[in-house]
Amino acid sequence: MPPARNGRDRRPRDPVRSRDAILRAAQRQFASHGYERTTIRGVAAEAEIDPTMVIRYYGSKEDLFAAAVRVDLRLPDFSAVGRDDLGRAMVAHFLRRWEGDLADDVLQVLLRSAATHPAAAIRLRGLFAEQVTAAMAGVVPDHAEERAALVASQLLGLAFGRYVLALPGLTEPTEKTLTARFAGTVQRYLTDPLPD
Amino acid sequence: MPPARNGRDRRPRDPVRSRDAILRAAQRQFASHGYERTTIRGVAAEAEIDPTMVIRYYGSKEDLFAAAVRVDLRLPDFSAVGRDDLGRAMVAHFLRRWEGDLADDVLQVLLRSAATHPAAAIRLRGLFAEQVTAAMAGVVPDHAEERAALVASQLLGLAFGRYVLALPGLTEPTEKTLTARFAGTVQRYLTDPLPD
DNA sequence: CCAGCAAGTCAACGAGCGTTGTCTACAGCT
DNA sequence: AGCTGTAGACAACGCTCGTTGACTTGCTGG
Repeated sequence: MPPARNGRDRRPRDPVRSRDAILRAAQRQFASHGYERTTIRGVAAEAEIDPTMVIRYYGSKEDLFAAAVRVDLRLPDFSAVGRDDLGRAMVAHFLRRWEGDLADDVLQVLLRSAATHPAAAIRLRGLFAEQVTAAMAGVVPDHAEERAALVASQLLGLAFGRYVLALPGLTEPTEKTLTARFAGTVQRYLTDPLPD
Repeated sequence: MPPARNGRDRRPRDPVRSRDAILRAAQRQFASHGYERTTIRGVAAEAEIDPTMVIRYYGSKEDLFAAAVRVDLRLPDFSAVGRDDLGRAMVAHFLRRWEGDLADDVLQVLLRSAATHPAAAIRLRGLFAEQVTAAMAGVVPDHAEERAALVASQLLGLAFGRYVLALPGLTEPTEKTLTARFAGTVQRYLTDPLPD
């Protein structure tokens, strides 16, 4: 709790703290409620600031969303990984990024709102095109783009089932078990011949 | 179209038609906009009816949503399928149900709104528990529930990537190609030993 | 033929939303 | 000290939403 304010005096000036608090609150709320159910007023309340300041700093709700949704998957350089360990390495990184030491709210923001907010869907598509496909271009034998789509579909489904829907069969297993179960699939998508 | 007008440009009374038109319009709008961005007024406009009639017939927006989201996956009896063809059969049914002759808007409604609307998420969880897991109970060697979760994660990801996000790598392939690419994964989730 | 009830219409409510304009008070500068 | 730009506060606008209640219209059973 910040020092209590009585009626007449104001919060000490700290624009940096304010700007940061707004963004963090926005990420939390967008992550748990999605775009539409998140309100400027709600974000402002969580950041303990006046709603008008949110607009002042970020222009509009749409702009705030855009700022809250700047995602870096922080994909490592997979070219250092042995070809047979790619699947395991990718699943392990996925879990680190979602619930391990690289976790933050931003992935949830994007996944949750992509279902209903067109701008979020566009950004999520761009993220796959620029980060996922790019990360695979160097380490995969051929058809990198098609393989990236297959991997994306499996990990997207895992994320949606575990972190959004909370399907019991996907929330109960430990990270270790999940890695073991999905590494094989991802590995095959990456290095097996592609049927058509 | 109703059978030619009886008087002026006045719509003849037809409560059955109205009730049905409302539900169909609601499913279309929930499917493409999600719960929050769908408005009673918008549904009423598409159904060419007064907004108050929507409430009259369905009670509230929440109740209308509940009515619009009654999903039957129409899963066939997989016990007739040879054990080695289960994966292919399930992917094929999945595609028929999403974009083939068994398609409708309701799956999109549920998937799109589950990300932000708690009631939709609950219903979607129930659907997996009651229909998917149940359908597998008889035809799969062991650990039916865990296997069902693995299959669900892959197909959920495919649905989200192809029908919601429209990732190019998942929208471009034909149904035939998709079946070939995912059947193997599903098959392994169903019948291979489960690593842990 | 008419009473009664259901179908459909209309206007409006109260609440919540994003956003704007205006004012106050403080920090940094000269 | 005085000036100036800006962080912050407050009230309110304009809009859209779900929903309500009172009204009109037309079908149907007796």
